[in-house]
Amino acid sequence: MLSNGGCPKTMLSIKDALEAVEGRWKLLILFSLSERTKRFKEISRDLNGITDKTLSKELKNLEENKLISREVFSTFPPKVEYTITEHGMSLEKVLDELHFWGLLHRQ
Amino acid sequence: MLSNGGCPKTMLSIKDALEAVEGRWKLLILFSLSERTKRFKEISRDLNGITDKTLSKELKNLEENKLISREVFSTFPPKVEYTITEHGMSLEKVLDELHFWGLLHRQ
DNA sequence: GAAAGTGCTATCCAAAAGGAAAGTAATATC
DNA sequence: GATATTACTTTCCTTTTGGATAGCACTTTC
Repeated sequence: MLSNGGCPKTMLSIKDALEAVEGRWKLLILFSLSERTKRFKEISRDLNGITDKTLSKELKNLEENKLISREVFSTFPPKVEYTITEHGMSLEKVLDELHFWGLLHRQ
Repeated sequence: MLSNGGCPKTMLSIKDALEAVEGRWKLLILFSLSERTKRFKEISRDLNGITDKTLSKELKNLEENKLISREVFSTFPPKVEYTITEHGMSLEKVLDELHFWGLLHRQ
């Protein structure tokens, strides 16, 4: 049984969480960054299929929500590193559960 | 540390899971149904803000993915009951984690 | 001196999502 | 006989999403 099934307050919490994480890329980006700090192109390669434009937008959004941080190095070619924050890491269990469920669901 | 951070296979599992659950309504519908079997209008009231059209489409999609089941009673006014399946219930932990994280995230 | 590499941004366009509002069918209620 | 109820579907229209492509800035490599 789900805890608090249908409870309006719990519903709001879930709604909040979903907003910070919605779309098919954000959680995957966080998952990629959970391995280690990465650069733009590395993430792009990990995700396989995302366009530069979309990745750029998603990263901005994640940064605004403090789920990742961004560090710019003034070199050429440009170098920008993205790191998952503690707050981002706190989504660990959501990702884990999603992973397990994804394995199950395929069958 | 997230389990298997960045691992491509895990990434695919998560991608699969996300597809079955994407959009801002599906998880909330499942959460509502986790309380008990409900009729169309009951779910609609629980979700607060969803239109009939969207709810109808989401329910169809959830049924196709075997996350809920649908029972029609040939009465008037029409009565249709939706029940979460075991497979749907297996998302319990995802919802729970999302709930806890949602509470945390608001601050 | 052409090409490759990096992290974007901008433009254009197609597809999808989603809201608002009305319609339907049969019964029961006032 | 008008009205309400239920679970949709349909139409119309706006917003959002996202793909494809090109460009830029500067250095290094061939």
